[in-house]
Amino acid sequence: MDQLMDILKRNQLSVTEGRRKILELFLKSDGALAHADVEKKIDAGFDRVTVYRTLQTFVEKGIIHNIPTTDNSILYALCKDNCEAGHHHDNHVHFICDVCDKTICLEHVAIPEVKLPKGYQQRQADLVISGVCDDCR
Amino acid sequence: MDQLMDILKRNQLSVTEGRRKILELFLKSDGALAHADVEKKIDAGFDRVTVYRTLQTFVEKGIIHNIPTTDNSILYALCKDNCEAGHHHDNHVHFICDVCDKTICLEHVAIPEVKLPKGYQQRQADLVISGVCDDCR
DNA sequence: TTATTTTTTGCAACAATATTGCATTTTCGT
DNA sequence: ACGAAAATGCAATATTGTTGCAAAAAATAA
Ligand SMILES: [Mn+2]
Ligand SMILES: [Mn+2]
Ligand SMILES: [Zn+2]
Ligand SMILES: [Zn+2]
Repeated sequence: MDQLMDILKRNQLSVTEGRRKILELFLKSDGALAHADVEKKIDAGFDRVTVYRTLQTFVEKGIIHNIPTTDNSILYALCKDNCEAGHHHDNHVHFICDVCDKTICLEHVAIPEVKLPKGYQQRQADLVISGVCDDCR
Repeated sequence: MDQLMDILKRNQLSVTEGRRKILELFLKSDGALAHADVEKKIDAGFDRVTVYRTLQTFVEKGIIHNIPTTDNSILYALCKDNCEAGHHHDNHVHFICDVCDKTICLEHVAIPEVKLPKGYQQRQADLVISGVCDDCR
C-alpha cells in the first residue's frame, strides 16, 4: 500500500481527495507550510474551510505539527517522529532562514534541557532559530 | 525624570498620551500582553490603529519584544535587556502557563547554545516553554 | 452490488484581526 | 507663539478564522 494511504488509514481517517492532496503536498515539500501556502500550492480548488479543517485534523492526529513564529502565521510540518493522536513529541529545533524564508525541521538537533526556576513545571518546549540556511550562504 | 519619559526620550519618540498610557501598561504588568489585551486594559479609548502603530514602533525601537506562540497571537513584553533600535538581544526563555495562561519572561534563564548542522548561521533564537507556572501548582 | 449510516465538504454568513490613505490634531524645536 | 514634523482618528479595505447546515462523498452493513 502506498505511503499516503497508509498514513491516513493508520490514523483512522477516511481518505478523501482533499486529505490526499494536502498530505501529498506535505510529503513532497521540504520546508514547513502556512495555511496560505497550502491553498496556493494546491491546484484543485478546495474551499478555505476544508483546508482549515484538514490541517486541524492532521494536527490532532499527530500527522503534522505546528511551529510558532513571531509574525502572525502558524506553520505546519510533517511529524517524522512517532507522534500519536493528541500527543506530539517532536523535540527538534526549527530553523527559519532570513533569506529564502524557508522554515526547516532540524530533525537531528534536539532541544536542550533548561533548568527552570523553582516551581515551574515543563510540558512542552519550542525552540525556533533564525538566521541563514545552508543553501543561502 | 520619571522612568516613562526617560524611555520615550531615550528612543527619540515624541511623547503622546497614547504612548505614555501603553508604555505605562507594560511597565506595571507582570506578564506579556497581546494586542487585544492592550486595547482592553487601557481605559482611554484609543483607536485600534493607534495601538497597532504604537506597538510596532515600540518593537522597532527595542522597547518591547515579541514572543512567538503556536496559536495565532503575537505577544509583547518589555525588553529588560539593553535592546537597541532595530536590534534586539533578549536572550531569555519565555514561559506560557497552561493554567492561568500568563506568559512570563524568565529573565534569568538564558537560552542554551545549540550546535547547528554545517552551514547554518544563527542570528536569533526563541525558546518558548509551556507548562504550569509557580503560582498555579 | 446496493442500501444505509457516518463523515466530509462547500456554501454562506459572520466575526476577528490587520493594513492603508488622508485630513485633522498634537507635539516639538525655534 | 509660530511653523514644521510627527502622530492620531476615521473610513474604507483586506486578510484571516469560525460556525451552522444542507448536499455530497466515503465507509459500513446487508
Ligand atoms: Mn518540525
Ligand atoms: Mn521576554
Ligand atoms: Zn535559506
Ligand atoms: Zn499559571
